[in-house]
Amino acid sequence: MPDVPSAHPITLGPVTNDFPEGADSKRRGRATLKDVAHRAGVSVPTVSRVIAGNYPVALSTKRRVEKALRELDYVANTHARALRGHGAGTVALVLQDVRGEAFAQFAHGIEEEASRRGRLCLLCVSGGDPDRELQAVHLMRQQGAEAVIVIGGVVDDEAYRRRMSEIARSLDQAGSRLVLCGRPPLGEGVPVTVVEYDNEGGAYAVTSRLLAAGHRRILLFGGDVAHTTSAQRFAGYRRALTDYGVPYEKDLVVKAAFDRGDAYLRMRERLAAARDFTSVFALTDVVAAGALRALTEAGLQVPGDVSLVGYDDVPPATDLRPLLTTVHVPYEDMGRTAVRLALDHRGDSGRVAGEGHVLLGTHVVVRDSVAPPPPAGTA
Amino acid sequence: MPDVPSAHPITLGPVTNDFPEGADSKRRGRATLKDVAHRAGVSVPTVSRVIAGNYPVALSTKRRVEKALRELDYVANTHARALRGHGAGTVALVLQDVRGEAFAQFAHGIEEEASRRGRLCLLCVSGGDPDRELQAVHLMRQQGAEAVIVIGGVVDDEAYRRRMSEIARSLDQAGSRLVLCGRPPLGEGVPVTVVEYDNEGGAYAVTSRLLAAGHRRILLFGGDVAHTTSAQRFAGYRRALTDYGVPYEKDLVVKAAFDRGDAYLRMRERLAAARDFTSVFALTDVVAAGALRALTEAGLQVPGDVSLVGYDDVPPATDLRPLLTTVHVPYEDMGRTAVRLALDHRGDSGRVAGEGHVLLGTHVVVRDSVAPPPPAGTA
DNA sequence: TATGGCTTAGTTATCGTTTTCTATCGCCTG
DNA sequence: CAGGCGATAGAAAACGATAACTAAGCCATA
Repeated sequence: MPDVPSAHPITLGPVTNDFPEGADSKRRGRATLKDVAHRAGVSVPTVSRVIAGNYPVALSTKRRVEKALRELDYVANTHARALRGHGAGTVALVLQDVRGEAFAQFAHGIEEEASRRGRLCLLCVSGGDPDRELQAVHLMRQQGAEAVIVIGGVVDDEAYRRRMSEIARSLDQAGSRLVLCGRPPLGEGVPVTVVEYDNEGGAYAVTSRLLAAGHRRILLFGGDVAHTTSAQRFAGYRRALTDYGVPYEKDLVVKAAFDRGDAYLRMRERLAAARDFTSVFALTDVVAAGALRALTEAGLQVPGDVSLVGYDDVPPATDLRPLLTTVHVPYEDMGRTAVRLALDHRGDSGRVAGEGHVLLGTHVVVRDSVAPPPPAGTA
Repeated sequence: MPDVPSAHPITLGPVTNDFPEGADSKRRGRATLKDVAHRAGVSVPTVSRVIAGNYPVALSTKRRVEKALRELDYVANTHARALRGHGAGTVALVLQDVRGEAFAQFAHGIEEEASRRGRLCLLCVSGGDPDRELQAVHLMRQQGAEAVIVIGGVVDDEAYRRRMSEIARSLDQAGSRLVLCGRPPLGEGVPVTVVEYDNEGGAYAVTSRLLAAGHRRILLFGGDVAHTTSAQRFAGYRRALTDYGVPYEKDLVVKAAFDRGDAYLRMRERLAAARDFTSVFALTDVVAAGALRALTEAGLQVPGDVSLVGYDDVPPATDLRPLLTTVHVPYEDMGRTAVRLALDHRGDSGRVAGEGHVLLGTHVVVRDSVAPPPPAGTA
């Protein structure tokens, strides 16, 4: 019987055995290839082949299988698939906090590029804790992620480098790839892809802009130099100072967490202590928002009395009045680039650090928060 | 030889065969249990038992295995594990856009609760496209996610309900759970968990506040009533109007996308057409930000000339001047709740819609953007 | 009419892990 | 001293899917 149209699910003589696991409408768990094969009266690989479409199957058989597939609402099991060959097709993503605008942009870029390439995204939040970050990467490794992308700065000590390098090698050996995004490389010979932005350059550029406007006392506000992101911005600030022949003053550096609340508080404290600056370089836009509030509440005009610049160029920066002059960072681009590099180069383990090292440009976005310092010295 | 301390990786007579796949330092791919077992001179299950720790293993054996584990940098294969029993321990997350503050808060709550329970998060972005959303859910189903959480409103038509209901049933049958977050249920008998917030109530409350301040011409600004989130807020607005005996006017409803740019443009258009309102109910804080900019640029004082309220109470709302009166929505809580409900109730398929339906409260956050309408009628 | 090739399907092995199920040893108890 | 039990370890099966073989028809060609 080569081509029975099968009005009923085909029934082959006494071999029928149509209810091996009961009326299968009440099956617990999802239908497997076996269930489908059984219902269609074919073998398991045949069903697999109908699905994959990479092998000739008679039209009548194909139709029968497709019917069974539909009736049983078959859904493939990714794990079994991943086990048998090609990885799981996932890209992992480790960041501090999804709620940060910059991180969200990163994540968006990554997700976009990943899904464009048919990959799924695994998300892990570290809360900025290095241990949790390492743990997260370990989890991702278990998942067989094709790439593990770690986003954002870090407190860069010896222990971190050692452990992350180990992980990089382990990932590399497993055919996966560690990508550091917005974070410096780990050193020679460590198999890592690095996607950075010109952080120091951006900081240099905004600081220069303040200096060019005539400011000499620029408060560096926010962050903590132990953190790579802050450190690089700090470096740009210092270099600009040097180039303008302005001496660096330790008292003009004020720490603050990267959130509105803490920034507001710290700026208020600083203002209470001394008003000995004519401008503020806030290390992020969010910090700038908090600072702006404190400045305004203290009766200072921005930019009339005090100029203010930020960093990141996140959308809410356009809510501030005056509109904030800031540094644009191509976060989404970086995310996309990270995925692209990781997926394209994956596997050719001949690579070492340096080959997969990209540096994206930043630029100052000039808006309304910078003016020349007030004539006398409002301090 | 019961207890050899094994200075060297144990060597058993002629059976040694220590290099079956070459000097294994150069193995491609990750080390498997087999590799470890081989190196430790034990069987595969023994290694598995050492790792799981759920079966007695002689101390000397255990030590030997642990050494091999370390030396080979063994990492378990989640897929194999997931295949052989318990699921993969993942929770899936489908949302429109990570960059939205509200979504990000959702995601944060979900990630937090999920990782607290030892689950990993799968992230999918739909871009607000129903087809991509369905497709995403399908992918998650393949992954065997323990819960699939879909976040945010939707254009609620017949096709959507039918297809989502199917998916809900399919997920349920597979021992998983569909959770609708910030989105209405699908109807009787559909196995879905729903976590909503009192959207209509919040809208009623803010609108009432404007009415109580004396406003009679309130512009409902942003969104599109086809979308459930907008529709509910619109309903609250109308109910408040009714309760205050204020007639509803179609001309006071203006559509706008949920982003600053479009909101700014639409408000500018509306102001150019007619200034026939004394207050604005922006459907989200971001829309309020765009509206505020247009209002200010048009020379209107907020709240002196026009009062403004928002919805969502996201952090950047505190950047606006005046500080925005808005409605607080417990997004993070909702995320946590979604995970909790899905994971706790999972499996007892006796449930139907209704049991897993939670409604979280909202409340107005009073700040500085509402005042009585100007005496004459600045319109 | 034999031979070979094409088409189609089924068999078998495999991925890495966990879970039975067996088997061996030593020792205790009656 | 035999029966049995606790401790330990290996062997075998299973999870679901796929790829590599193998086999059975059938047609065409020599």
